[in-house]
Amino acid sequence: MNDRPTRIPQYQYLYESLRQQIIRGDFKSGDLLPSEKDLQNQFRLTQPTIRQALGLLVQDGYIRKHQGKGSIVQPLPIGLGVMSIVGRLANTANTSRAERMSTTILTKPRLHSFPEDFLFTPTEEDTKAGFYYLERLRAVDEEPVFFEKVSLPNRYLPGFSRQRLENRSLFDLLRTKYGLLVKGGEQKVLAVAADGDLARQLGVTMGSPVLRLDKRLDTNRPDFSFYSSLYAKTDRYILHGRF
Amino acid sequence: MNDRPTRIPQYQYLYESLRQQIIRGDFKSGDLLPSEKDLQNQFRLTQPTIRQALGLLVQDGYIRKHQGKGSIVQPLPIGLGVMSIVGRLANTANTSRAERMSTTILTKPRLHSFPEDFLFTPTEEDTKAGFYYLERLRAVDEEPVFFEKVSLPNRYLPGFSRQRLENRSLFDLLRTKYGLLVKGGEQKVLAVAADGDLARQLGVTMGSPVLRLDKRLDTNRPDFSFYSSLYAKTDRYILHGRF
DNA sequence: TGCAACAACTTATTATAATAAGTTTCGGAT
DNA sequence: ATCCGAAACTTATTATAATAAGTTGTTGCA
Repeated sequence: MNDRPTRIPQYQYLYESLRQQIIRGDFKSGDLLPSEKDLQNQFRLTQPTIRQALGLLVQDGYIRKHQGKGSIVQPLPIGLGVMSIVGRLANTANTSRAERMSTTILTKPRLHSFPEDFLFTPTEEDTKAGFYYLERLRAVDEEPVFFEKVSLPNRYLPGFSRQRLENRSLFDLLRTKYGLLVKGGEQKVLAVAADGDLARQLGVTMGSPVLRLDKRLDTNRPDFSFYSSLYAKTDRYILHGRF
Repeated sequence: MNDRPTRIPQYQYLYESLRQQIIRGDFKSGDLLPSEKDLQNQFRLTQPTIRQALGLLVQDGYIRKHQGKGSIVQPLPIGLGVMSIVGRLANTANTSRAERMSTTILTKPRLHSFPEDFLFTPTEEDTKAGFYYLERLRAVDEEPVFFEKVSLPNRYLPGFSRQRLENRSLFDLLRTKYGLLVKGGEQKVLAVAADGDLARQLGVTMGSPVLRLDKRLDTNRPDFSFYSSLYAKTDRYILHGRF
């Protein structure tokens, strides 16, 4: 019996709530989350609902569950998302926070047709409406690591080109401003040789191997998906994910 | 009230059952799976149990669910697993079956210490027990695509070195012979330049970009994880996954 | 002191039920 | 013939309940 709009499911609300508490540091790495029974009492929800939210946290790598023991908070990787960066060598000393990562917008969001070399094909409706296109360069400790091209369909996004994206997760913006939650998607991974432009952006020599990760990201709105093409320099930082 | 051992959960049994029917072709791409209500009656299970099994099928990319419509069977990618190969260009005409893919064992399973250049670190217990180590080369249409190194802890695997792995999924062997189900894991992805040995195995020139995917695969037995290091030539086939 | 059994916790699995919401179909009114 | 709307389907979400099984800590006995 909350006065929140009933449109967002309880388990998503709980997921976000716990997720924020982990990110803010209320729960630190190694902590035990409140038991499912405690969460039931605290949020007035039942066990399956609690479990669905905790299942999402497991899937995204925030916690790890152990039968008879509890839900253990995992260390936060640098950069939060489906795949994130992690230091290549030392698996230890990973307590570093996301503050070391900075984002630079190379091209402000502008309307554009769908890029030709993407590995996914958008729907006809999206193609007709056109896309917001932007390029971002992400760096860890001033060293460029990611070069990303993003295409978002020109629908449901009023005033998007006026949004500031510096040092802010695109996911968070879509969630907080437009109520769009990424619920899944499809990805294709390959290794390519850096061409001149890419080599300059990432600061590598031409022809050196670069990771390319293309994604289609599906949201809670069935007819809204957007696309990302990511180029990663993986000599010091590599892509990391759970499944 | 089945006479099956109650140790494997109903939702896993149902998942496997439906999965096999999809792989065998009983359900083809584009088909609608029986409705949740039909499955309830057929398997004498309740909706949440059905939904849990269908959720796994969605996660693994076998089906796609649409509210008010049903569960639609997706085209089978070549190679089944957490990440699979898919043709690089044509998204169409993907009705090809797994028969085009062949597997060659380069080194038979033998006991070995844990490889040094792996990106994961095994537990102390596993290190002491030693590992089965094997190398596989996977090809599509006679063209080598994957070169994979696998390390399995020398525990719970009696007679493993006598098993035949040609043209058979390692996952299937572990599941059917040893009751081990892969339930999740962790992966690290990077792009590397092919050295002499790798270039020869995959048939590429030295220094050309190759995808490297290291995985730790966790099973239903909490103390049993194994490790895979995969090198992929991604000029014609690329790695594909859902999330 | 050391250990085994037990109690009290935890998560895991499954069942049953009710309501909400999206999709398709079909019939009637225009 | 076309359009609109209700009915009949579908999946989505949440609630409640019971039992199983793993973990931890404690208690009491040897």
